[in-house]
Amino acid sequence: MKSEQKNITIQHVAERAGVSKMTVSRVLNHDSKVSDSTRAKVMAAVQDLNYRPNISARQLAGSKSYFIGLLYDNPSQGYVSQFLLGALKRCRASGYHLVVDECQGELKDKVRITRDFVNSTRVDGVILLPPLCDVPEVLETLKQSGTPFVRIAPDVDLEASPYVCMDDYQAAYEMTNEIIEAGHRDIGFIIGHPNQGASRLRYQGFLDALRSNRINFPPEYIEQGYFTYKSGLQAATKLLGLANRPTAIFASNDDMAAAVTSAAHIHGLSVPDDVSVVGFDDVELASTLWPPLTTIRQPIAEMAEAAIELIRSGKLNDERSKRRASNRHVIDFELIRRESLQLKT
Amino acid sequence: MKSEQKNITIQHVAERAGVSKMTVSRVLNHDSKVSDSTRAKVMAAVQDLNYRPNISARQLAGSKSYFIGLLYDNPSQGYVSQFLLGALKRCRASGYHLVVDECQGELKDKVRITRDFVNSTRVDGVILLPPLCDVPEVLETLKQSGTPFVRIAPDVDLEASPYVCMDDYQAAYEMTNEIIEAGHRDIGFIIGHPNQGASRLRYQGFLDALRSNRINFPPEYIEQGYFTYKSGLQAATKLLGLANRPTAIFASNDDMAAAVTSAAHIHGLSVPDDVSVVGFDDVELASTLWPPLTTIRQPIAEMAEAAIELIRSGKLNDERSKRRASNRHVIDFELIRRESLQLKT
DNA sequence: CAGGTTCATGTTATCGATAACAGAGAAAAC
DNA sequence: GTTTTCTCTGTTATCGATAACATGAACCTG
Repeated sequence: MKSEQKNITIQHVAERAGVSKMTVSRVLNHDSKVSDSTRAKVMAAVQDLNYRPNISARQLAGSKSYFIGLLYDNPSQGYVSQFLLGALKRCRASGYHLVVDECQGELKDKVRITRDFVNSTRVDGVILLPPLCDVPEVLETLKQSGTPFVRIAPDVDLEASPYVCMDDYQAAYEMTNEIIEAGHRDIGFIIGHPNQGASRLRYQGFLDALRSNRINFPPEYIEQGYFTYKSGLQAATKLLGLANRPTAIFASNDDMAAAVTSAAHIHGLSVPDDVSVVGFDDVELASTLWPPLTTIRQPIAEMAEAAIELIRSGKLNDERSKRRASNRHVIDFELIRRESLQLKT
Repeated sequence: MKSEQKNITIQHVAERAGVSKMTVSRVLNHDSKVSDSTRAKVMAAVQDLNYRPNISARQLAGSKSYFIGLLYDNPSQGYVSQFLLGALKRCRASGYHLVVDECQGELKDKVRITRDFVNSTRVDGVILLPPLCDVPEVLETLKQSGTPFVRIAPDVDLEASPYVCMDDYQAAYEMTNEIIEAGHRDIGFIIGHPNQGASRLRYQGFLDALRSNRINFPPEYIEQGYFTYKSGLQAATKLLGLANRPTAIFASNDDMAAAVTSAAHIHGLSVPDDVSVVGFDDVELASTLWPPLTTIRQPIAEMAEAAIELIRSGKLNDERSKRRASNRHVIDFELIRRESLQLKT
């Protein structure tokens, strides 16, 4: 019904190469020792027939499914896209495919969706994006199912599974140094959402950079935000309304930094001439706005690649290497220099 | 290795219900006539054992794979996320799963990735997002493979497959009317990328709305853009620099509308007090910026649902219903009223 | 009431791969 | 020179479901 040409199976390849199906299977799996000459014959036959193994048959017969699951609830829109970019690149290179699902809703919905997902797809492993990766019940469900999983930038319960992340503390530290090196001494800071660990780390990095440069600052230079544009607008309005207003403002994410830029316009201030602004994350908005934001690029695609590689390598199944290796895999960030931060004249 | 508990198969369900495997299979597939009493027994057994059919076995034995493919090259970041939202919702409701891949690169890479994708995943159908859905070679590859496919907002070769879209012309027409009803008579327009059909349709909708309201306008009110922020900035600078500058500007997408807002600030003009701005698409940016943009919401999630439904229903396989039904499925847009458009005083 | 229909269910073969074991031949060991 | 070992390849059973066909009971129908 579905396909015009008959599917080419491992049997056809075997006949053409003049060997048994099993030998073909071995070649395809880079498996044990096959002589170079037969390997060449088989590869030639595979090429000639343009053979692709049937994933379902593989999955049914073997232990691997060649599918990796990606689960998320509600990260920002760009996050998923960028993650897919890196993940798919690595999947394609290794014959895997990505099955995606989304766990919105109540806690019990998340658990149910997660359980049904692993039960019905039988993926080799699951990747959890934030903030889903911090829901203990979901982690527990996955553990019970026996499916290995990797978390991206988790916040809590770091022992629960391997995870991939970036160093928020160090990034904030370096960004603060960058601002200081541009000549600024009066630097405002907008903290992120108090429930997210990244907020603490970024704040701490900022504080420590100031301290190590022996810069003191009045308490009114610190404002609490919630990672939203709106909260950034309120915080920025306070900061820019100060008699001794800061000459640079470091917002804990780009949305709030964009809000700072808008607030500056409303106050009749120019960015970056009157006030410098920097953000964090390097979302699409950061390079779209004028002036484009100096910010920290989160290596989302690279984290994705690392996560795929962890699952693919099978290290998560193996108790021995599980204990040997560290759970933590840190990927380098990048400080992106754009026009929103300027040398203080 | 992977799973602690032995997998429960259709055999276990059959034994527990005291029937044959085949009967269980029939119940699961809402298939032919099974007596209500046995159906109840089977369903009870399924519940008790928390049984989920093994997708690979189903796929291998049967004609359906319960996987649907999603292919794209480079739509905007938000597009993919929003599409996934709708698609996954519908998939979950019907026991399907979504396998995602991305076709970046040269033409021959796109073709190769597409071919490998359908060969190795054996999905029941493929959804193509723009602009990938307008690559004739990819369409040809899919046709040859015999895999049914649906396109989202295609631009060319509309006979090639069923597709889901919105009415760009009508949306632009209504938006223009909205501007006129707000009292504006001097309306600037920024055209989108000349290679994309949506640009023509939106432009034509704008023109026809003006004509039907008997409004004339000087040629310098029309500027060519390319759907990018940068091109919007240039176009807006020209429009706002005119001696008889328009009191409202309709940009063919939100990125360019955002640029118009920035350009207005640079010219010392306030939005919407001095100049109204409207966009198209309702991307994330549109509600993040200040003032938030009046725009047209593209029903991306709804188009996704419709596309899944087309594949799931199997209408694409069946030659008879293929000929009977129209290829075109239009989903309603929505005009989103926000602060960037104001009554002309 | 014999013979055909229909309905509900069971039986057997099959999808396309891998696992586990078996075996043949060459190289190494005694 | 025989046994052992190792390398390579083939055979058979199996994964968990559905397709296609077979069967037996109930139900008409003339």
